[in-house]
Amino acid sequence: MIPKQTVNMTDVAQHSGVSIASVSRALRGAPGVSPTTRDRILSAARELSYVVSPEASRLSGGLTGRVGVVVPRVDAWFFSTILAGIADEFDTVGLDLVLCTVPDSTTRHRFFEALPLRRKVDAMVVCSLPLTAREHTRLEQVGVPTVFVGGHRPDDDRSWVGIDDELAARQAVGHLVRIGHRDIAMIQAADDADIPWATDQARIRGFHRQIADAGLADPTVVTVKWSIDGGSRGMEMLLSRPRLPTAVFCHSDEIALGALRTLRKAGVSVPQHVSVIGVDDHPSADLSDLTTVAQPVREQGRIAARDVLHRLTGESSVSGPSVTPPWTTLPTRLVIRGSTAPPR
Amino acid sequence: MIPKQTVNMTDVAQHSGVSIASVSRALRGAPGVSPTTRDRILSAARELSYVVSPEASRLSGGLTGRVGVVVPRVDAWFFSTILAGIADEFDTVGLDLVLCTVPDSTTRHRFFEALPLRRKVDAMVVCSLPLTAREHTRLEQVGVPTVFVGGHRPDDDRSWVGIDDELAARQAVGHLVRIGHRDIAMIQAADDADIPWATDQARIRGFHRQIADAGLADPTVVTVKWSIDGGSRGMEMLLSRPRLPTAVFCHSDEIALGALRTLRKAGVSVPQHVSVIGVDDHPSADLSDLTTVAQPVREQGRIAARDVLHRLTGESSVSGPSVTPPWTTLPTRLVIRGSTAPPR
DNA sequence: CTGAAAGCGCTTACAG
DNA sequence: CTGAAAGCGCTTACAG
Repeated sequence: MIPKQTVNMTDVAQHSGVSIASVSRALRGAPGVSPTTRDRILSAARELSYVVSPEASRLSGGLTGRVGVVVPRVDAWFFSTILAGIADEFDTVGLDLVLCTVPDSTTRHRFFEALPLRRKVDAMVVCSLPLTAREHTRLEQVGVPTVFVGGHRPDDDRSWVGIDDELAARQAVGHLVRIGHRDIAMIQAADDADIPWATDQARIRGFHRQIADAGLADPTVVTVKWSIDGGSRGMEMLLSRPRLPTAVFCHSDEIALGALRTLRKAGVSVPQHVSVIGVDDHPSADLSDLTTVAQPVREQGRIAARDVLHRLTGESSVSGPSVTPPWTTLPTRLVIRGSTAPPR
Repeated sequence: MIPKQTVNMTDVAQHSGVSIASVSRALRGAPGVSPTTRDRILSAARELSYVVSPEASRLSGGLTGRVGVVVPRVDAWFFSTILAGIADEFDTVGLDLVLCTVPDSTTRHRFFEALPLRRKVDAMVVCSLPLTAREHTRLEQVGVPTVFVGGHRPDDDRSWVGIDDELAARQAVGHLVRIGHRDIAMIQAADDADIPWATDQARIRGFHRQIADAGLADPTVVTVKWSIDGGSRGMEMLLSRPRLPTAVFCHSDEIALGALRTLRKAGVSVPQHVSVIGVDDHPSADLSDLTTVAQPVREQGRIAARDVLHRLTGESSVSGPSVTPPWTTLPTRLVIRGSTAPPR
């Protein structure tokens, strides 16, 4: 019942009395095999539990059946959820997901210079990373279709899926303004290495624009490192100032959760003394009763994966840019919970 | 400066004026190459940004440089943190991580019957999954070393790293007993398909044993699905009973967080009316001021990865079982926060 | 230490 | 429709 360790195409060919060329054609559904022969081959393959060797297939011009996914890190809700979305789609078609994490600038540099994915994957998905021109060039040298998720949207016809981060920030700040706040601060988050991530820039831009649109001036902004602890620190900075703003817009929910922790420890009640709002709709936002602007994360992963499949199996690329840019911008949505209320 | 699309071993050989055999040896660090020649080859390879074709390497008997990691899902803190730990180690040695998610029994069945990792990886890491004898057999047929993380510890000489889940439960319940609780309930979590996961069984066993050791009898246990919502539901079930216990031991922090949410909505104060304790030290536990028993998760991933490296590069397997079983049991640690207090 | 050659398991023109 | 054969890019005995 259990097949021997190594069944190859030759075995299948012998069992069905044809050449391996025909087996190869039949198994891939290629034309040039009579229905009878095809059936015979297919059942022989099934009987032997035959699995094509991806190595050999790839080596002779076929595909690897693997897609590289590049993320800054896995142990963060956003990225693991994107990954889950990608995995959802890949599982159904049998594509293998090769995970690449590039947590810091050293790793990132090494990654782009060594191009470890080269010849190893049929396509790539790159999440959120801010890329230099050089890095983009290197990426192109991998020579496979690439889909981007979040972060900076390419200007050319490369695929991208994400949200409008500036709009998300505006939605959050707009809500604070609408319920009466006039003194709104922001806790902004930044990369350790001061690399300008598109998301960060868009969110603070949205903050300033919405503040300006509301006729407010000179808002306080404190900048901290990404992470819950960064958020805590940010709120400590705000608390150390002469006057606490009536509302705080946080770069993201993780920042906001850290901010809430500091407030709880300091005995400042939310939303009575200060309103707090984030962005993302992290699972903990619900637990902490945090008002936020939700973005569909898993769906971004799914769409990116489908885009990859499309590029892999879809129509061959015609020269010239496509009629519509291959960008998908998913909607964000204000989720009002208990951490925001009109100022007293 | 920028290398052409396809640099192969022949190119490197030409650039360094040797045969591809020597290149192959030099690049793999195999013996039989003079230091001078090796250096020349290495710098030529670097200059050309050469990357070995894993396909060709594997096809001719070498390794793929890939390790399969099997997890139930990625979008859960525990598994994404394990993954991060594995990635930490793999990154430093250039191993590729092929991610396989088997969220439900259908996927799991398909995974073990199709053995999609076969001929694709040099080793495997399997996280937490409860495996049937059949599944273990199938896993062996992949024919590569396999390391297990969490869940059931194999009885033979296969590698395993994890914690003592029964002890963790005992630590949690022991704390409740120590501060004076006599009426302790448990919210237990279970698989959708009622598959007995080793972790779940060990935790409830630890609960019952610790309760018995304390001379208490007949504790209330409610069983819910894994997830924060399951935890909420579990606490609703406890609240609907005639009398609320003075303390609740939750299968894990996610269950506990859901339970806390229900209590907050119901207006039951913690720890004044009821104490709550979990297991894991999920990042949100700190945010929610939840007492818990911490386990080192990322470290489990790191150890599993190092174990894989060891099996891949280390001493060849001598016949017969090794002297000490290749098991690593990491310590767990009680973390007291604000969700537990003596009963009133 | 070094190289020529066989072979890994496929795919794909190229002939029949 | 079918098969013989070349070739993908490596590794590994086997000779020098």
